[in-house]
Amino acid sequence: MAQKTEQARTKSGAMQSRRAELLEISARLFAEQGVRATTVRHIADAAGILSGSLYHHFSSKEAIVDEVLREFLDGLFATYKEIVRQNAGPRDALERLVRASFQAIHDSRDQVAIYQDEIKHLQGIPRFDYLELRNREFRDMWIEVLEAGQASGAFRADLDPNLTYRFMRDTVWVAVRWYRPGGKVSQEEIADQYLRIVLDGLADD
Amino acid sequence: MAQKTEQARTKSGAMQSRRAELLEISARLFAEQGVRATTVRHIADAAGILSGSLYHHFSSKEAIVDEVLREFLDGLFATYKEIVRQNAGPRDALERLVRASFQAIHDSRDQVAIYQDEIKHLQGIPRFDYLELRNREFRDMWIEVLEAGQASGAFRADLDPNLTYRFMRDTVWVAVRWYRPGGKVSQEEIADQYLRIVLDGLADD
Amino acid sequence: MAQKTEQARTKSGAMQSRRAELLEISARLFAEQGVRATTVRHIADAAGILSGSLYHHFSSKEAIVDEVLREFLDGLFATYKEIVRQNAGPRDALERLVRASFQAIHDSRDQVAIYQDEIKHLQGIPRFDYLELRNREFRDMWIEVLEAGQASGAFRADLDPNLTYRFMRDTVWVAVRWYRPGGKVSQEEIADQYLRIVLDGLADD
Amino acid sequence: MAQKTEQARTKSGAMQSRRAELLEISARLFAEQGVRATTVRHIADAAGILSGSLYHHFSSKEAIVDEVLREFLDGLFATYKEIVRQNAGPRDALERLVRASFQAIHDSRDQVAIYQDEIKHLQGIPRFDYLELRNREFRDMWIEVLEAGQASGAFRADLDPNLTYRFMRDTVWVAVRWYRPGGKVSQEEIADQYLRIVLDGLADD
DNA sequence: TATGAATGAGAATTCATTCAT
DNA sequence: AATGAATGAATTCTCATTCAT
Repeated sequence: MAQKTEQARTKSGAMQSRRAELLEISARLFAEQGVRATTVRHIADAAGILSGSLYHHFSSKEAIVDEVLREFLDGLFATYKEIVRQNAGPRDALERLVRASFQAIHDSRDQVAIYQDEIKHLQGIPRFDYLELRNREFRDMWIEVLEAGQASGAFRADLDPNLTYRFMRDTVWVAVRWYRPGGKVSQEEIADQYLRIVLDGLADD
Repeated sequence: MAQKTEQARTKSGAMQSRRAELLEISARLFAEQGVRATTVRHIADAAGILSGSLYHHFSSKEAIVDEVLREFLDGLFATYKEIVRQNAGPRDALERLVRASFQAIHDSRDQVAIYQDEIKHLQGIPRFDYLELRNREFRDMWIEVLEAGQASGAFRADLDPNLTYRFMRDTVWVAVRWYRPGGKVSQEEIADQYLRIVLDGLADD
Repeated sequence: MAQKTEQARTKSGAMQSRRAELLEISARLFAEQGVRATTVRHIADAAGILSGSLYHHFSSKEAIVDEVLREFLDGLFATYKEIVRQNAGPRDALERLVRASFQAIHDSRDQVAIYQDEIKHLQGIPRFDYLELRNREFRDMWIEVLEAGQASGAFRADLDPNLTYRFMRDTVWVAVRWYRPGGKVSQEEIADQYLRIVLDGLADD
Repeated sequence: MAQKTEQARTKSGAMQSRRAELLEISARLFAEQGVRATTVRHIADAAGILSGSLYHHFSSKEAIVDEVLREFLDGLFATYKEIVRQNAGPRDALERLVRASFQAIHDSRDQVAIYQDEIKHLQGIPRFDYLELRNREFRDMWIEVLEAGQASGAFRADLDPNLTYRFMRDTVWVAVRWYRPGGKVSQEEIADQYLRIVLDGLADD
């Protein structure tokens, strides 16, 4: 969006914005129909060009997926890293990680959906090795927070941190399947309720 | 099951078992690689026949997916229905629904994985209308239990039942992505921890 | 039809009637959908058996077509031959050829339709060489009658017999496309009208 | 035709001519071997490209058949319409309809043959509904002429117009089966003889 | 940057036919 | 005579990619 203000200033600027536009279109289609089911012709049609012309911007369909995911994960990593760096205490940190994740679902629905739907099938392709790398980094940050919380007494000690991490991660990301921006429930409210359940439980005690 | 006794291994028994075998193979490949990425040749190769021969048993690839999912969902529906019918009180019912779901993940990993991965892309295909039907039935059962629990004071009243239902459903089913039968943590232990978090919360209070 | 009276007398009698039944079913399907579009499974389904079982009766699909056509053409040849043999004068002979043809359309609609639709694509297959043979025999008989009529002054002499033959032949046989037995117009009435048009034009008056 | 002038052989002209070329090749093969028996590979081979490349130009084999027939029928309709519009009297009109039809056989042999051979099997496919529509329009024009002729005394009144129409239509079109352009008998001579037979029979004399 | 024509590998599906039982 | 499972070749169609213009 931001780059559209300076859109046609220079040749490279124009190209940049065209790239960004094509990535956005691709991401939307990938999220809606799945990467495999989205043909380069779908993308080209949506962009108003012929499929062959896409190859002036990207070297392959895979490269488009790559760029979409890489950009998204780099941004998310920076966000998470900043939260952990601030070191605000385990409970606060956990809350912020959750809220940041729901924010990402809100801001980058397509990218989150693609990540969720495709990671299983992208694992093992060398080009996408960074997915597992990022995965590990994310996991380490969550577990760091969870273990710090168990050590400090903020979180119950009878839970396996690894299992709890998976629970948290899945709980949050899977919401992309039904969350609709602009719907009845805002992403902040969803985050609130999720945190209430996760931190305090369903049981009325 | 019944037809697997010696006496029943007659003509129709043999046919049944061949179909069942092919469905099992298909389910495994669909779960591993995705429906789209699994070609009928993959399935046929894994079954030791030629791809054309599959069409002696099933009318199309879609029909195989259909049969795999339909069988699974019918079984799950019966299980859920029985739990709700027993009317053991909201908290017990919720616990049993969760445990039954983890049991399904254990018993029918492939089917659950297929369901999770493909439902988004199967929605809207008339042949798979029953997916949404079952979805609604499942939701109604969960929400019935959750609302009964809020009414009886077993569950906190400050949570939106719909949101809570989604939370429960998603967190349970998404576990199929990483659960491995025969791994370090049994499905019963996972269910235990999940229930502890969900019912009592992460916070140490 | 006739053989159905003695249908199950002997084993070979039963087989004969089964063959006849299968030929009848095949002819109907071939006529309705075309030979190519009719699969052996269609035939088998219509006969209430499995497609493989057809091969106990016929060595191939082609053999079925062959038998259907050969039987029909042999019968028609005998009919034509008898008309020409009676030597009742050119105009009478022509009339009888036309009437016999409409009778054949009435009695053997399926066979006539198959012949009309498929002859073009069967020409050149050695097994069906007899089609061209019969064709030539039919043509020779018609032309014999036509030329006799021109010689005797019964028919106008300013028309090319070959062209006239084709005109007559086409005129008659193509009616199979729309003639429905039991419909408003009987095959005798159609023959009458056709003859009136054709003869009063052909006749030297 | 127009675009074949030098100036018009630009982009769209080239594309037009490529499409037209492929349609011509397809029509020839369809007419020779039947639509069903003509594979897209046959067409592609004859065009010197790979079969998949055909789909750059047409969305399916059916679409090719469609385009071939639609173009032909639209042209024929315009020709017939013009003849009827000129209102030259029934006998003249009939003569012109016959001559126009033989001209169509001469100019568009392949298309007429395809129409004759395939209409039976295309009826009922929604995409080809226009075939029946055109059929009705053609019939109405012929019958209009025939009835006007009976009313004016130009044609005998003792013949059923409907039956007579079928007679005319069938005898004319079926000639495509044996007419060879450049053969011994020109299409004008054939039309002459056909008209002599038909009219001197129809004429009220 | 874009077009338009083509490639080539592979997808699902069809179908006549075979054969052990 | 019939079944049921399979074959194997062919068919229509898809789609990422290339490349001359």
